[in-house]
Amino acid sequence: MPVPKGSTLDPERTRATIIQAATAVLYERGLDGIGVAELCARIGVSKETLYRHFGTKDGLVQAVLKARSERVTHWLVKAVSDAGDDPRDQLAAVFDALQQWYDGPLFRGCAMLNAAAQHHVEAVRAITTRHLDRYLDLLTGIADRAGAAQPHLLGRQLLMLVEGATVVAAHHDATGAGEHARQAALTLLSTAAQANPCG
Amino acid sequence: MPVPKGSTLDPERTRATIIQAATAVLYERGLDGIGVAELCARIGVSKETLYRHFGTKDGLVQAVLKARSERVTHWLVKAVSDAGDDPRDQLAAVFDALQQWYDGPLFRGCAMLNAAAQHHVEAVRAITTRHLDRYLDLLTGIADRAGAAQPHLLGRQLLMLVEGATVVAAHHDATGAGEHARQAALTLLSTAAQANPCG
DNA sequence: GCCGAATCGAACCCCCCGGTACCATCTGGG
DNA sequence: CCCAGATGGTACCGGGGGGTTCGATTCGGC
Repeated sequence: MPVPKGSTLDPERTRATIIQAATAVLYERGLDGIGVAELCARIGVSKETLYRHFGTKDGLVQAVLKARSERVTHWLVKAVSDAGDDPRDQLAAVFDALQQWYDGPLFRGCAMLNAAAQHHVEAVRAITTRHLDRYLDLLTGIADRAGAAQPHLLGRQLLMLVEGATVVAAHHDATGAGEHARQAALTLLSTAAQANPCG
Repeated sequence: MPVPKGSTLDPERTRATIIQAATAVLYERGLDGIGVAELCARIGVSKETLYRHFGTKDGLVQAVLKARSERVTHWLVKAVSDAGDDPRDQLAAVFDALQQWYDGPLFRGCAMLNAAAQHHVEAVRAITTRHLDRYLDLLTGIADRAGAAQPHLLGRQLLMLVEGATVVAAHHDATGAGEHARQAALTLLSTAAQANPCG
């Protein structure tokens, strides 16, 4: 029975639904860990619909990754802005948010990094790079407001802590990874702020 | 022409050759980015030989990853032991070695992480976890010798910096990633040593 | 009410995947 | 010198991959 009787015929909503459902499945199984047929069955959509919206499996993957990158970034930005005006509190909020993520049952590492790790398509790697750019902007902003001597340097070091904590949590042990990284980040922040002659 | 005329019939050497050649190809192309047929052609070995030695593509992958993990670990351990007795010099040596790696034309991130990112086989993920364990041992040892108040905590934070630097170098910008991480690591080391009442 | 757009379901396409089987050929130890 | 074992080469297999097509059906705007 094509087009279920009670369904709403709305391409944009369909597209959004596909992205949302595909995000979860592709994250859990891996980009190459599930075929388009099974993917469609899980999502509850026909292959023709999927290909009409995204053209290619790779097109779907890119749409999924872009959406996820934006969602995650906004989530972190909100955590920062909810933490008040103190840059130290803002930085701590980042790692607290990350720890929440690590502790979830569905945590499987950073989806963008996972994708870039094995999916050798330039467009996918570009999405990952842009994702890291966004993180870097956020962290550099905190470093700047904290009066760090070299905010760009500190921002980069904080980015390494964020990504390192995520990697360790995903592939080694998630217990306290966020807290431990947070402590290290605050130490770096203090040191960089103290060293600033203009602070 | 089976068995080329001048060849040496030595199973162990054949196995080692396959692992060595496959390591490079699988790292460059990704585990799922190349089929067994093309892989064999690149390595210069027949499928039957490969399957006799490793049973499965996955068996080959695991053998490759184990060998690589051990090689890389020994390489880092040597860099540390070549750096003298000062823990600070030893820690700096780790990140200098990493920067050398990042600057190479073949750098594509940590092979073990790449594998675990999308290859959802328990055995592969176990190899990655063990790999991180080895790194952690190395770094915790340095933290301990440096008189850190909590060497296990500092070791873990250093591990995050190592992995974070590798991720950033692979997917964002390799320029100076090792140096920046090294500076952060030395800051953490100093702070942890100063904080130790028994230091 | 009608017609185009959206969707489903299923069949179909070609290709390549991992893995097996067979045989000719060469090596190496006895 | 001879035989077991290692290897190359090739053909083959079943399965599943991504992607296309088509007809039936329903929705939505006009």
